[in-house]
Amino acid sequence: MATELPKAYDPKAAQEKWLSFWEERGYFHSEPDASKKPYTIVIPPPNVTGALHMGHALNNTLQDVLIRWRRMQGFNALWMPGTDHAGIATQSVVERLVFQQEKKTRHDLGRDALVKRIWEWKDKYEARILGQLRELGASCDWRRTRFTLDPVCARAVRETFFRMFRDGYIYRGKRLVNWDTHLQTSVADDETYTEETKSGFWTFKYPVDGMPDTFISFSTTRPETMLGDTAVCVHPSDERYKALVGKLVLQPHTGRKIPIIADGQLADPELGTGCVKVTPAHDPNDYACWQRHPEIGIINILNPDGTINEAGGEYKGMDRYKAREAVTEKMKELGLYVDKSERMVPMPYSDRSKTPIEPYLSDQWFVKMGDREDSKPGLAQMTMDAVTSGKVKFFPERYARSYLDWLTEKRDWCISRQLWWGHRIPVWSKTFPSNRAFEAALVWDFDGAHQWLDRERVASQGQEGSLTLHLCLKADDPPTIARLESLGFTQSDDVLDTWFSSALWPHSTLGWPGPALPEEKPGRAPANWDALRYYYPTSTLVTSRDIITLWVARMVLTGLYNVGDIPFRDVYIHPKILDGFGEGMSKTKGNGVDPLDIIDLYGTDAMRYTMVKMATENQDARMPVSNVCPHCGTMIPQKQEHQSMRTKKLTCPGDKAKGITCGKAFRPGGPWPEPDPELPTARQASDRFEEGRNFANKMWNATRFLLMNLDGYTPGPMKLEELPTEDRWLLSRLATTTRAVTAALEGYRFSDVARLVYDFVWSEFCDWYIEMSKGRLKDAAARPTAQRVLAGVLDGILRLVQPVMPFVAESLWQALNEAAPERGLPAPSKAEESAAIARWPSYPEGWINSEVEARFARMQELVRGVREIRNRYQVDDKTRLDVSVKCSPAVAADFNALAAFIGPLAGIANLTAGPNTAKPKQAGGLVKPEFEAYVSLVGLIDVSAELKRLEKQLTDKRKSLEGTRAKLANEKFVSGAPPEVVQQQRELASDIEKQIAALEENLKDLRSAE
RNA sequence: GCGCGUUUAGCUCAGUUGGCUAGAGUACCACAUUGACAUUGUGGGGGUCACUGGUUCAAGUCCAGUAACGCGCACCA
Repeated sequence: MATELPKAYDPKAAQEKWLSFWEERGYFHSEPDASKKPYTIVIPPPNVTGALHMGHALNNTLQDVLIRWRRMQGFNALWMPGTDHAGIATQSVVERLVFQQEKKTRHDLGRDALVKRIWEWKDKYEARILGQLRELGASCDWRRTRFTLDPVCARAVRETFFRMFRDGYIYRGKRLVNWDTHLQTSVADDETYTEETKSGFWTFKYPVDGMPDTFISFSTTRPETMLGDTAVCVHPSDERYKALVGKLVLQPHTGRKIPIIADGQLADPELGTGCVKVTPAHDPNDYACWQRHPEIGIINILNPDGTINEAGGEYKGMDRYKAREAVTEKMKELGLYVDKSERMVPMPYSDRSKTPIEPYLSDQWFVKMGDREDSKPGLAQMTMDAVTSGKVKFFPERYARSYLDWLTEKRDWCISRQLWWGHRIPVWSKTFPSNRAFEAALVWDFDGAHQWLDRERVASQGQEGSLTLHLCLKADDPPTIARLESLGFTQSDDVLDTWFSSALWPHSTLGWPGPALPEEKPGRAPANWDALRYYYPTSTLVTSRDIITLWVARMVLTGLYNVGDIPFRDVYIHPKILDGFGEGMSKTKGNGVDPLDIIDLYGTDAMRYTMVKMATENQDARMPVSNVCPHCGTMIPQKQEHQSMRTKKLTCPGDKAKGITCGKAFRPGGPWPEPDPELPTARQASDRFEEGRNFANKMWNATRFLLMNLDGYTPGPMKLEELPTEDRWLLSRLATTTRAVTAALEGYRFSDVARLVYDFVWSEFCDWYIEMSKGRLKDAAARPTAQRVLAGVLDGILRLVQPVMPFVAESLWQALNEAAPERGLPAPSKAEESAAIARWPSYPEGWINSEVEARFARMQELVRGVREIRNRYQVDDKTRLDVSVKCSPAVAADFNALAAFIGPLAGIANLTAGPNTAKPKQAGGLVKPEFEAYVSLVGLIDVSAELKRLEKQLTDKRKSLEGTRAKLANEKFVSGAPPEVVQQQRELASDIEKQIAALEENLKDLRSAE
């Protein structure tokens, strides 16, 4: 007896076993090799603090499918793994933790201590997320693992910043930023969310200067910003205010006199009073207005912590919300208060701290995106050209549009962040009180190869005329830094936007700017020119659509700018996974699903299969979830109120169908902060994964069947034309499937890959071929060929399946290697030692044989027809039926050749086929378009019930014939439609005619039997 | 408001350049059960292809419009 497999596939055992097997053999490590073509993917680096979520599972499964497939195709496949330091996300997590544990803020700890704490945190969580990726089966080259703060990356960041600074792309500017007063940092637009919040809506009036009893009124939701008003604004065409434009009004809190201006973009005469106050430093629209009317001035009234600064006069030091009340109170005292109402206003919040955002004017560093006066390229334009020229292709194509639309705006990129965790901005600055002092400083002798000077006028309030010298150092050179510091220069406290280092990811991780090597950890593969030259540009980027602008566009930008070439040729954008209610999964919503729960319950292969199946062209994938009762295992569908931890406790209703009455309580699955010792938490499941689990088991058992029937197996070559019909059919189907799968992978049609493989394995190989082989395996003459075909086709299946479900594929590959190490089609050869490195299959085009497929389909129709009758008349399996088929001699020959196999499949005792075959007396009918088959059912059926059924069928068929004939009688149709379509209709009509005739005969027979 | 998507069986989704009786998985119903597999097998029921109009011999598919949902971008004093 050959190798025995257990009855069911055990995913856990397989996962553990093959992960270490693959790694020990180093299959996933890649080195530059001029004799092979590279295929490279860089991972979208997950956040170090993150735990694996469904989005990662999808994203990384798809990358792994591509990498494993290309590796099998003989490419030198490199999948570069790594993690992102994710500035604000990570820092705020650690800050929060430190505060919880020690009640210390980051300012209590100090910069160095906090950064050290974050590094410790990072080491731990980086290991966790990378470990989880490994468990997914991700075939990354782990020896090349990078982190965006690694020396390799830091060097690239420094070099890029230096070059951009030198080339005049980086500049210092004032911008209104989203200010998080809690974290005291600016936040990107996409790091904020807007929530409808109940707010006061005040109306006040300002007295017009020099016009007693004349007032101009306006409304606001933020009265404290009146302290920073520098104008009031009306619409130029607004008749009510025309006379007032150009006059001054009194800002009562500060005593300043501010102008009434006309601006058609800011003021809307239809809204409110038609007049708005203008606070350029604290409102984005007002800021834009100030840019159009710079003469009105701009006054910042806030400190970084959200209190009022010295510009607020007597309100200085007050929290902004306290100031809101005080300012309002003052207006009441002065009789300038009109009224107040409540309304819901959209209020921006910081995603990290969950506190309201303040628009805040601050000094920031920017990358200039627009076109330039000199000969240097405009960065946005250059980045767009890469896509419009077709050098970078999007899959699906439509996403190129989001990319281009966003870049068209050419908005400058704010790259500074007021954080401590990240790449510190390599700029040292000093402010000089006068121009002369500044000029004097410029004559200092610095080595131009390592630094670059930039100068810029700073026009902050009260310091007009002062000048700041900014100096960028290409590398940290201690003597130079010491000298700068002794001269009073200080390094910027800010760090760079996380996306600045992620933008360099494809080339920094491969060794740009080479060739100098920073220190490497032992066991790490080097990043240098060799790697860069060989692997760059990478092949495919796999990511989600929400970072097309933030990340994809910027990688293209820096790739072109630094390396002079695009970072990747293809960008594949995958769908999003939504919850059962069509909403995106997020931590805040509490509707996420832990992939580890899924892996635990269904196995990694099952999860991967489902991820691949969900990756369709144009639709996000919904994933309804159930809670698995921790007591009895019953699945309870999750409702919306179970999410967001709104439901703290659920009672298991049990499962009536299975007779389980549980009634015990548990906590629904979700991102609970703490385990609850009293109440066990449910794991989450989704029946969408069952298909994958069942599929893995199906292949397991198909292999098991083969191994049980492999006694006496000998490898040997096969001649296609000598093989019986069912073999040729199977090989035709295998060749077709293999081609289709390869084409689907080439076009990033992942869902098709899963479907094609599934259908071939289950519906063709298992349902038909294996069933038919059972007879042949008992026949000494036919057995060797059947064994070879079974082994050869299974071999091909495992290769096709490997990229998607590597664990089960490897398990079965190894089992097959023991039993039949030499196998394959058309001629056997020694199989590779692992499915992970097996050659991707490709079969001769000549195997695809539509004639054989058609003949086989006819046979399947006969079998299905007989089964249908058997089911309808409740004929048990033990009763053998006699079937006679009236057909052409060729078809008859086919049926007779296959009779030995058809018999067992349909429970047929005698199958007779031929042109002159006599119809059995009193037969139940079965009609097929190309042949007439009669099943003898004498004594087996309820004749009167059957009569009724047939009569109804006859009526339906007559109607359908009428319709078809009408169509054929239509002159327009006959002349307008392609001939083959008309022919099809004719055939359909004659088929129906035949069917009607057969039905009539059946009825006659049955009536006589009655 | 602008742009992009989606709407097909109870649920989750396929459906190529218009062309045979619109498919799959799951759920449901019936039957089967020592033979690879109950994570199974066989068969069945279930669809006004969101709606309206148009083009065409022919529309789930193309065009126009409507509605609902989702996403992105702008805007909301």
